[in-house]
Amino acid sequence: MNKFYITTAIDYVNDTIHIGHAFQKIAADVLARYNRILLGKDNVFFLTGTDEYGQKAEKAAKASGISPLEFVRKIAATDKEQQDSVNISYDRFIETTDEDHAKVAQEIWKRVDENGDIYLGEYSGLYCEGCEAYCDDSDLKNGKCSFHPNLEIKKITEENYFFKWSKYKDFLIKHIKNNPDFIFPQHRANEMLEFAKNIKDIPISRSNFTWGVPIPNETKQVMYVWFDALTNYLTGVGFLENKKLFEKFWPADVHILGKDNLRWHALLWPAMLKSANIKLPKTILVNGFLNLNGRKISKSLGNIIRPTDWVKKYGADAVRYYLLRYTNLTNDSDISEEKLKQAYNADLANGLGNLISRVAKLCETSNYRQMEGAGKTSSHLISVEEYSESFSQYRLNDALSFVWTKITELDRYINNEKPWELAKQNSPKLKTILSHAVDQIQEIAVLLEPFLPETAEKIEEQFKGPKITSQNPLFPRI
RNA sequence: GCCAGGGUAGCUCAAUGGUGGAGCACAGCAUUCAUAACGCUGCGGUUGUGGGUCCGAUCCCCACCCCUGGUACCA
Repeated sequence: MNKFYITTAIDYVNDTIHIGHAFQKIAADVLARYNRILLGKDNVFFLTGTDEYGQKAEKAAKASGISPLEFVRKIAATDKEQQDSVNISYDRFIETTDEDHAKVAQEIWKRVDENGDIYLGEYSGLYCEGCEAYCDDSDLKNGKCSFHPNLEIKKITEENYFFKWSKYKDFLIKHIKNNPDFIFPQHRANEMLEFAKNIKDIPISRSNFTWGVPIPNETKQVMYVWFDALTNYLTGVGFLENKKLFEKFWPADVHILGKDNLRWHALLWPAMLKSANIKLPKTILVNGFLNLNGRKISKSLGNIIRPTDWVKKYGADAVRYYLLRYTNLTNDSDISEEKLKQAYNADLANGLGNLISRVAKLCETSNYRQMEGAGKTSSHLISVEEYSESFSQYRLNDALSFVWTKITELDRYINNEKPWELAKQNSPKLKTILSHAVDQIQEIAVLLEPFLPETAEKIEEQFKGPKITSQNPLFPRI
């Protein structure tokens, strides 16, 4: 494999993204940056963005008295600002209202239709506007939707277009079983296999609102949001408008998404692609959710933290570090600002930052000159076994642990060799000790590049030689 | 209810059928090149409960309790 195409979930624009969404974007960003080092910048494409159609967006726009387009674009801009604050290095930030996107969604609709997988049917049921979906009897409590008990359930009969999802049931089950890497982690695949047994056709059009992608040769209905949203992964790499780009990067190597979106990505999306005769993505990587101080992060609990809230106080790299070091990507994890501070002081200030300071100072006062070494290349360094093994299992916390053992080892080495005493004695050994230390720091910097891009760059700049000077602390203690 | 994963030190998490490990936090020692930082030492646990198999169980088996996730809205 000599290219890497990674996508994140595109976030729905009913509200600006919070720290939990950022967790996923940061993980994706680390994978993208890691692969850029391995494969070269031009061979990686990283897509993220926003999902902007649908009834909820339409209603929210009405409530704030502006047009849907104006509304969703406004929220999307704030999402982008949040992502930028933690240095998400996307190659494209797609919005589903972008001009090229509707064409792609329509093209997929056409292909699926031509393949005989779309039919007009009647759907009748109890509709919840909060869910934008029909409710099963099992969802109801006292005649109301259990998720939106303050909304009225409406009995609706509508004529909808249906997708023959059930036709792909056997194909999907077989594909999941034959491709153990298709859904990661494994237990999520088991969930999907359970669900797949009961796949029924689903309505993929809506007639009770108009804020959606128009359906080809149809004026009364618009596309169901998931049908158009999923196709963003094709639009993002130029499905219709840039054949060369598309052929280079499709199929996607990793779709990372929250566990709530799994079904659509693991079962609906592959069925759509199969129907349209397009290759399937390689891996669906499912991330867990973050809890804050043991509680769900939610608007109604009023405990929403946005990336910028913490970035302002601790810096982007500290937020990135904490979120990836002390969580498990594929499980739910609990985070708190208190623990972020602890990690900041213990690992970034006392650990990494202090090590950089002491080595820089030693080099400066002893007038050490770093030789232009025929050093190892970044892609070589980053292929060190423990580190790359962690990446292949998506254990980003372990990859960071590995880097920190290197930091501890170098601290210990310096304590043992006592270069400050060698300096006083004018010992010729000093040069060797410092040379090793600087080598190690350069190595550490490369390993940090995917995780702490700003910090890694500063370290590389400071230690590139030939003269190495003392600088302000990278992470002042808090 | 059903399905899946888990319960190990105050916290985060490793490990193994043969006298329980790491990091953080805390305490002491030592030290000054460094951000009152680094290093060393120590404190800290009947490995959820009860039973079983075994010479021996934290690990395997059974039952139970608790937590998390999934069970056609949702990062």
